Amino acid sequence: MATIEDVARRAGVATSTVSYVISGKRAISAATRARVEQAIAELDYHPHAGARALASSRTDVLALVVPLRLDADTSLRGDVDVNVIMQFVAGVVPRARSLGYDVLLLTDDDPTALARVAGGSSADALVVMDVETEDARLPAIARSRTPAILIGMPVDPQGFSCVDFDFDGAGRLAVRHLAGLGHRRVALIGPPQVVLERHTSYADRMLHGLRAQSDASGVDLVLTHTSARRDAVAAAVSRALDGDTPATALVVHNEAALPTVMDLLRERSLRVPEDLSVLAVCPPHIAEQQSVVLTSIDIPAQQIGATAAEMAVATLRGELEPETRLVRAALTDRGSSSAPPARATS
Amino acid sequence: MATIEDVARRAGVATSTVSYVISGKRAISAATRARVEQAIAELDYHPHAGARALASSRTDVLALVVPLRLDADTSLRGDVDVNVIMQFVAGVVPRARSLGYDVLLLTDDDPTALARVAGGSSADALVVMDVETEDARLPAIARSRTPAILIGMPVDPQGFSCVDFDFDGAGRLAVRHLAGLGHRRVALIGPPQVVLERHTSYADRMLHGLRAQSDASGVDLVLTHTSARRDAVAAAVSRALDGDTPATALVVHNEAALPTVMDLLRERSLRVPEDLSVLAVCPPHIAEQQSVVLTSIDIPAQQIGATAAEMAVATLRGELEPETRLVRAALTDRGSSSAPPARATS
DNA sequence: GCGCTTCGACGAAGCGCTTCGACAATGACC
DNA sequence: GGTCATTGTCGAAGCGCTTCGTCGAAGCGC
Repeated sequence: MATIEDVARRAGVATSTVSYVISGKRAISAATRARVEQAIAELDYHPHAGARALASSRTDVLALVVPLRLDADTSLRGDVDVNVIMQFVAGVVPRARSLGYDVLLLTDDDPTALARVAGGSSADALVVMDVETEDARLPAIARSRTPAILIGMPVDPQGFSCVDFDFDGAGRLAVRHLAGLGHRRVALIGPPQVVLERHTSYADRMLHGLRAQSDASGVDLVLTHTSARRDAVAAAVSRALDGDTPATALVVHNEAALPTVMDLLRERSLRVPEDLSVLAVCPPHIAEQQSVVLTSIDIPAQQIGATAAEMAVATLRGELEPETRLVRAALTDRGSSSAPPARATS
Repeated sequence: MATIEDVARRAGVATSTVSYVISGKRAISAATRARVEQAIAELDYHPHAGARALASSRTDVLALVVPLRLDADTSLRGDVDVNVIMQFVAGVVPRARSLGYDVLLLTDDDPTALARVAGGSSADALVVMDVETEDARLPAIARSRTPAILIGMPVDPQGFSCVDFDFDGAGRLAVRHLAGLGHRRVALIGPPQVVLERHTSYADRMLHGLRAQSDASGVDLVLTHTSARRDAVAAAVSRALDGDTPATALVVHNEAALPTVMDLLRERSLRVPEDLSVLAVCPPHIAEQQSVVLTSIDIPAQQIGATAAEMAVATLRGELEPETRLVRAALTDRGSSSAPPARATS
């Protein structure tokens, strides 16, 4: 591999000049710059990342910590959807690239990784996915003095910037949308209890939004939680629909259970949206793939990822004070919600 | 951050001694080792990755190139399932870690990435996903003289090792399984035409396996290909089931279309497996999430990933000559296949 | 034409680590 | 008791780059 010295020799300049041509940190005459650039091209020169990191104490690398804990049966953990993770990664990587950073992928099942990467200056900053309300990793990260962006909303962000989905806004939006169509009784088919326990924050915020808007709009709210198991889903659906005053709209915030919900509705001969409105909170491709294409509120994972990458770089550039950003909820109407059936409007 | 010199001073030894304690490349007395290790612990010392890379010309990093080309509408490309990519990543990362390597994540939508990483010695080896039959990236990789493991089977591997799923074996296994149950007419609901064009190799190999075993077992084969669009899926299903001699079993090698296939079967009031056997080629969680839990042949993406990581490291250690490994197909019986209905057995 | 600033390029000192050769100290052997 | 390996440690030379201080040359005003 060609070194900066080869380039300098070929261009007839000092190595420092080559360095300045590349970094643009000092003025270089047009003629010299041209010669150097030509030499770089001719030699197909690429600066040695390690040497650069050593000399400049910057790596131009972002470390991304994703939840990849594997279950015994080799399938991924159920409560964090892999699609969402991937969307998220797909948001971080290209944005980081466009800002001049590569991405080092770490999994949170490796407790040594953070220390190694932060302590060993393998990355300039961390982006940590899936940060829990009380996250055990934060103190160690804080100690490493490495800038970090957290995805999620810990109780104590310890001075880090955070990005997250505006679950509160999503809850409000869902109810506002349905109330606007005339619904007066809405049921939530929520995420399983495990998720609730690990992510108090996001489930809480969603509930808070749902409740607040329900109160404001005069809507009755039925709350259910379920795993993806058919019997559990059936029980939740039953709670929603089999009471004296059945819900006229379902808000499904549980991707895994979604196909089963749709299945059960068909078994009950309920047409969507004529007999029952359904609103999903999930990625768009999931909403589109159901037996009835669903109106949904997206979790804009990709945008959150991109935002996190941006914030990380801004922080490194000293352009950003720690702050928390919530990415807004947006509803895509795909026709699975409409006015409630006449007999239920009363 | 503490440096190796701080450690050396504290332990009362030379920096080289510290280095040898860490690398184990020379004999060190137990007493000295203990002192050094204590100093390392006390100072929470982590070697500087860049300095190490510079001095040793090794980074202990694997670069992983994943297909993340984004569609205009921000959803991921349809023909490579994100779940499979993620499974794959989930195979590579932990295995790489356990072998002492971190993973740098590159996307194949960034044409400069490979040159930058390979040329700039940011990684010791590449693992390239989704390599096509005629892959335009290979010459550049070969030129960079960076060891690489390819996922896929290019016509000309250019001296690189390859790993891939044994699609031929999967095809044979599918037909053998169904033929063993008594089926004499089997239909394939295959991947969309686009995929076929990009991945001649894998579709071909699957077809080859299906055909070979069909011939051997005396089974009639109906081949269809479809996108996930409902009308297209309906057409494919119709081709399979509406002829004079309808197929008694479906092999579905098209995850996106799977829910729709199941839906159509229900519309036709076909019970699975009593009236029709269904065998899916897809990740297990997909098979389990259908309206009828499906017998399936897994694409063991995670295992392929782990294998790729292993091969990469083995190659770096000089323990592996270029070779192609096929990861075997395995069938998980979940009860969606059985003997064909009596009237069709004749 | 003199001193002044400004511009562009240079040289050298590290950044923190690995690795090689050198070399005491120790023990084995005759 | 002298020779010869062996073992354990040290010192120093880089690895390829950035960056700071320096300095000649050119341009300016007077």
